[in-house]
Amino acid sequence: MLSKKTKYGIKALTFMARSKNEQPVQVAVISKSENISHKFLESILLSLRKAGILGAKKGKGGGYYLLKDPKNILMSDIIRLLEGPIAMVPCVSLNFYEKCEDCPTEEECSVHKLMLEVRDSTLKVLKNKSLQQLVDEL
Amino acid sequence: MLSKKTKYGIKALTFMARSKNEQPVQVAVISKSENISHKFLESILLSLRKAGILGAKKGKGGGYYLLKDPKNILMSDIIRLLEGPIAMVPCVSLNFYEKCEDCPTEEECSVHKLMLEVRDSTLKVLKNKSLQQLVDEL
DNA sequence: TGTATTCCCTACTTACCCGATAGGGTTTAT
DNA sequence: ATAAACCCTATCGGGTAAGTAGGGAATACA
Repeated sequence: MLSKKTKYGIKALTFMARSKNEQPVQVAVISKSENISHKFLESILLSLRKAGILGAKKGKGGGYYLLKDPKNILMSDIIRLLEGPIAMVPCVSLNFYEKCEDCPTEEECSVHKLMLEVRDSTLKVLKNKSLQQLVDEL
Repeated sequence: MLSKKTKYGIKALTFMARSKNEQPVQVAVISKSENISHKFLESILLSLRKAGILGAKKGKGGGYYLLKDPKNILMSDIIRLLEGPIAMVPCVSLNFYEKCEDCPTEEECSVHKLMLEVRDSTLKVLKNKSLQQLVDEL
């Protein structure tokens, strides 16, 4: 299940990509438009900034803005950042790998093989989907 | 993230499908072989029985057994049963649909569209994967 | 008929984490 | 100076996953 954090994050990014003013967008503006708790959204955008996706400007007229072209912001990266692993099981995760405690070897595990396929198919979708595409499809 | 419940359930089913003796398999046997808490596994197999996937026989020599041909047991069904929705967001779930509180309309939501694609690709894998296939691939 | 075996059922516990809130601090434009 | 905006840390309530506990009910077999 996708967390609200990730969901809100993507919605906020979409919002920012749409308002092509090159002007910073305030948290309050997004929060109202998208029905997201102001403080919660603030913490999400903050982590996107720390990750280098967003830039921020303080003071009056400040706000957040995209640091990269929406074409180059991939959903796989955003989700990994906000949600964590894309894989449904740590033992098939590319970026957050962890060995299972119960399985002696991964080759003998039916779940492992199954989840490997699921991960690949999910990744195929997310890697080929940029923020720009999300905007275009609206 | 896949719950242990689902993971254990699939592993147990795989175990049963492999031991083609047509004999009931005791919880204790699976639990030891697969390193799963006995009591926890018990509750999982119980729910698989209530769902009509497994049959059970009490008393000495009893245990659980598959009620259907492994070829006809689809992973999509098992996961829905043990895990719940396959979709990452309730608003794109086929079997567990729920409207989002924040979105006025789903057509305007970028997350909705994205997760629709993810769901479809995941479902494609899971619907085309039977328990028998899991066994064959080991 | 008695006993061991095995599944059946309910309740509880523990730990963790999501989502949100609180309360300021810091920087900037005017 | 002042108001606007982001920055940062701490905290909290509620829900849920994972496992534990304890016994009940049916069955095989001697």
